[in-house]
Amino acid sequence: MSEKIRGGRSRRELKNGAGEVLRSPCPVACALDILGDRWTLLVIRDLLLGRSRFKDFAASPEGIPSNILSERLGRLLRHGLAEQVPAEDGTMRLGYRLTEKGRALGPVLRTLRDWGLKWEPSTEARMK
Amino acid sequence: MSEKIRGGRSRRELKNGAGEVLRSPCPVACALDILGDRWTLLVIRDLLLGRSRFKDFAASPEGIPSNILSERLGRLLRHGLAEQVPAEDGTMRLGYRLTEKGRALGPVLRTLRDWGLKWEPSTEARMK
DNA sequence: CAAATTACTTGCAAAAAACAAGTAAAATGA
DNA sequence: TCATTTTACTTGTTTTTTGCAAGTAATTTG
Repeated sequence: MSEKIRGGRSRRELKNGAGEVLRSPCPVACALDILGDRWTLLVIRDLLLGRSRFKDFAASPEGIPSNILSERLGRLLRHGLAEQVPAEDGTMRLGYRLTEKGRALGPVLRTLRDWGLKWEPSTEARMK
Repeated sequence: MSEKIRGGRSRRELKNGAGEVLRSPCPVACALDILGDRWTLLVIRDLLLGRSRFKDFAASPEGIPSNILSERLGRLLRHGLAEQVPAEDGTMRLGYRLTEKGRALGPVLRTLRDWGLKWEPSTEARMK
């Protein structure tokens, strides 16, 4: 249950909300264990824009591969950033929706967007 | 110089500041092309905390592998987020320092940190 | 000047991502 | 109603990235 680290001290092995081992107690490192890849924050961007269906995410201009999208949606569910809900169009299909924890990433997405707009040429925003 | 996309329309192939092809004109996608992995933002965190030497980044508790650190520092230089400067301790060694473009990621790191602190248990901040 | 430190590079195995194709359930249309 | 299409994935394969272990050359320290 405890692990030796350099010097002979021991520490409790830290876990995140999904029970995975953390690299460190740093909140940035912990956030990146969930969000740190080229696709996850784009799916969250789409969810913040009101998109909710697999096909909607797949239709975004970046062209996420379907197996990656599938894996990322599962990860968002596991970590409690999103949940599944019946689609609003009266069909039997399911959609995805951000939880409060997921919606709380709004400020992160907005600061990232603002940075991109200011510092990378030829980008343009569609998010408020 | 132009590329066919679905429907026969063509578009200019977009590039970022380092001349790499963009997945889309979205500023978030463009930012993630540079920052979207498990390590880059941790190096920027360390730079924002005032660390400047290879060994300082390598000593962070997350334990970044040295070849990954090397590659990421090169990427930060290529994209103009960091620059090399003589170390302040009078030795012949070089250190790294954020440029204005790199320092402009401060708000992104702070919102990420705040999200981690609020939503992931057992994390604690060392960044102001 | 010998030993240690620093800042990397190289080689390799494992994991993840990309690409292509397939599938089963649900929806649509004739 | 029943064949066709769409949706939401899964499976298999190739390519790329990651992580670890070691090595190395240029400093720096004792």
